[in-house]
Formats: sequence, C-alpha cells, structure tokens
Amino acid sequence: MMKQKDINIPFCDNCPVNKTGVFRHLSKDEIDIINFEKDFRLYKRGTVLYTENSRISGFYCINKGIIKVFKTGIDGKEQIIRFAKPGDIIAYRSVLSNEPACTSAKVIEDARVCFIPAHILTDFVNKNPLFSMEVMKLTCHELGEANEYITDIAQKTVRERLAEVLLILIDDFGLDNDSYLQISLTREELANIVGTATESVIRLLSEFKSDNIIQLNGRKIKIIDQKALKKISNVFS
Amino acid sequence: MMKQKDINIPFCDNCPVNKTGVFRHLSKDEIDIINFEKDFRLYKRGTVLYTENSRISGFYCINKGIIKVFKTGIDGKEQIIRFAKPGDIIAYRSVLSNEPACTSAKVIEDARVCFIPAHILTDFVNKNPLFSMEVMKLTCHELGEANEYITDIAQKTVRERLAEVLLILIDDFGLDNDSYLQISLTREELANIVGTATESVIRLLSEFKSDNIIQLNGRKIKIIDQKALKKISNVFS
DNA sequence: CGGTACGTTGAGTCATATCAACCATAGTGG
DNA sequence: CCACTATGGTTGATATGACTCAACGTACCG
Repeated sequence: MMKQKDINIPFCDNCPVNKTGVFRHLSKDEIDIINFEKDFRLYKRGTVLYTENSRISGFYCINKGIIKVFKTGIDGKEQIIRFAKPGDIIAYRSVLSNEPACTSAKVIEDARVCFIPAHILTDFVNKNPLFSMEVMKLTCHELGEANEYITDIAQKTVRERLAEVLLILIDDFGLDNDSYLQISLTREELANIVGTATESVIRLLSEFKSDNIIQLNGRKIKIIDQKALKKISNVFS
Repeated sequence: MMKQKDINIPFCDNCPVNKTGVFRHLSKDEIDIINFEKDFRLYKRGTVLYTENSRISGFYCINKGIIKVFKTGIDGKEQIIRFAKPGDIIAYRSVLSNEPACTSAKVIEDARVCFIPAHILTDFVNKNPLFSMEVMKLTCHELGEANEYITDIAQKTVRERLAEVLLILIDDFGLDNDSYLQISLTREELANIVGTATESVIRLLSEFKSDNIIQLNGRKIKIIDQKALKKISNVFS
C-alpha cells in the first residue's frame, strides 16, 4: 500500500472514473478487487498499448491522457475509430467477445492507465447484473455511434465531415478559456479521423481559417464560429 | 396452442434459431416464456418494422426472410448497415441501451418474424449470465464489424467496396446450384450498402460483367470468378 | 393503356487524391 | 557548432474517380 502512494498509483475507490463510468454499480468489495489486481502504467506519447490481431489478457482504464484507437487499412494508413480519455475503457470488446483485438491503440497525450486482467471483467459481468447491464449499454452506445459514423463517411463530403469532426472534438475534449481545442492532433491524425488525405485537411482547415471559422497556431486550433461549423457539417442539433 | 398450429406459428422450442443463435443458453422454462409472450408476424417485402428515432417496446427475431437495417442520411438517402436473416435478432440494441432506435428496418424478402417484449430481454440478461454473455458477444461482434466497415468506406474505392460487398453477400446468403447469389437487391440497395450512387453501381457491375467476373440477369447476379472479386476488393483471406 | 418503379447510358463537372517541391523545426551525432 | 536526418506542414499542378443531371428503355401492374 505504501508503494502505491509512493509512485502515485491512483486508488480505485476514490478514482473519479467510478462515479460516472461503467464501474459505477460495483460494490466496495469489487472495487477493492480491481484495485488489488490492476496494474498501473505510465505511457508517453507515441507508445502503442496493443495492436490489431493480438490477443489481449485484459483491458485498459484511462486515468489521464488521451489514447487513439484505430484500424490499419490499405498501405498501413490508419483509420481512427475513436479516442479514449479519462474514465473510458478500451480493449474490453476483445476480452468479452474472446476475439483478437480488431484495433490498435496508441498514446496521443501522455497517459496514466490501469491494466485490469480479463477475468475480472468476465467475472463481474457474470456475477453483477447491474454492471453487466452497464457494459452492455456502453457497447450498444458505441455501436450506435459506429453506425452514425458509417452513414456520415458514406454520404457526406470531406468538407462536411471535417466540420463535424471538429464539433465532435469540441464536445469530447472541450475548449480552454481562449477557445482553443483541448486536444492536439497532427494534420495526418485529423485526416485519419475524417478519412481523407493529409493535404485535403490542410487545405480545408485554411479555408475555414479564411472564412473566419477557426484560427490556426501550429497544432492548436481556435474555434471562432461554432455555428458555421454546424451549418457546414449538416448537423442540426 | 391449437391456434398456434393453425396459422403455423413456429414453436420456440424447436425453432432452429435456438440451437445456434443468441438463445442457445436459455433453459426450457425460459424458452417457454418467450414462446408464450412472443407475437408472431408475417411481413411482405417493403414493410417497415420500425423507424429511426422511435421507441421500441421489444425486439425482433427473424424466422424466415430478409430484413435490411439502415440509417437515413442526407436527402433521405438510405445507408444500409446490415441485413438480418433467419436466426438474427434486431432492435435489441435500442432495448438494451434504452435509447430510441438509431436505425430503421424494412423487409427485403417476405419474412416471418417474432416480436418479443423488451422486458424479456432485460430480465434474462439480468438473471442468466450465460445468456447475458451471449448477447454481449453478439454486440461486440457487431461492433467489430462496424469498425471494419468504417475503415473500408473511408479508405477503399467504390470499385473495391462493391467487390467486397458481393463477397460478403456470398458469405451471408450463399449461392444456389447455378452460382446465383441467394439474395436479390435493387441496384439502389446495392448502392446504399456500398455507399455510392446507383449509377456507379450499374456501371461497375457491367464492368465486372465484361471482365467475366459476374453475369447479370435482371436482379439475379451470377458469380463466375470469386477469386477476381477478392483480388479487386483487396481482401486476402 | 397510362403509370410507376427500376435500370441503363452518356456527357459534363467537381471534389478529392496524388505527386512533387519546398519550408520549418527539432533532435542527433561527429 | 554544424551538417544531417526525420517529421510534420504547406502549396501548387495535375489527374481522375465518382457524382449529378438528363434522357430513355424496360417491365410490371391495376
């Protein structure tokens, strides 16, 4: 226990993740089990957590930082499927369906991550219906988002999608006091979310800039006109 | 009970669906409950089972026929997400996540369908861990497929995707003795899977035809050279 | 017989990908 | 300290895949 304190391992029972996330219906005892069995890890930007087609012996719970989850397509081009941020869990799909990972995961922003052995997830799912239902809801929610994504990519133009991606990023990571987007991505990464070429993202971003919708400082993107983005993206919500 | 026999309602306990599908771990008693509570329905081609954004009071189990599950995008253009065939269940996502449906469902080929009230699904998930795990696996599997789909649409050309869709249809619905694809779709429906314009599908199909990869008899598609399709689609499996 | 839905083909356009050159920055090693 | 290299960003020129629009053919149906 001292050791945990020494290197600043987060204790599960006061981890903010518990209050809101998928773990919210676990008992004190169950949380303690996770706390005991989990393996805490620090990852620098660029580190790969796991790769496609590999078998994984557990799942990851993000305490801090940002992870990108992606598939590798033609010519090794990455397609970013989603981001994981504090409170999110990743690789659970592979554990539950007992299949090899269908995605890879890489650190975007230095991260603190807990690795939790697979048997805990399956045990709890079997023994705790409330938890099970929570995991199910999470999966179903992700499935719904994936379906949305499919429709968008299939039907919208790159321009529309880029605007939409910016809106999603604003939603997920927020803006700081100066309206700067709180996640920093390379142009290539942006392209790999939108599903387009790096050059196209660059061109469209500078178009948005000349239209006074955003401002650009290197990788930092300042959002000026969110309404305009909504209009471009064809999202009316 | 006589009534069931009269109009040919399938009994759940000898429904082939039980052996392989998500229901395989239900007890005799549980199956009986479904059999008692389910509502059997016949649907003609074109019938809509449910639509996007509606609340659904249960889920559907397909006994016969084919259903298309789709989202409605820009200008009402459909994006087909998947097909449901005998043994598949649909709308369970909406029930489990307690969200409105994120898709619509329409009959492609005259269907026999059982409608099962929502509470049965949630009850069984809560009480029967094996069933719960089975549902979870199903969801996770669909999620994996959705991710695959996203990557394909984002990175492949229409030509590649059309070839891949044909392969998937062969996999899912099989070929008859004359190598004809066992599902009949309009050109527009094909386009709505691939995520392209109807005209593009038509042009590419006749290209495949002149390359002796397929033959066309109206909506019937005869598969001549599956290897060529694999090559075109960039799938090496 | 007209109507409706589906299929086909052609022509023109445009968005986006590709290819290539170039700049900026930062880290590396001699 | 200076090449050296790698990585990321930008811009321009060019090519082309795919969409749109439009016309027309076909088949089935009441």
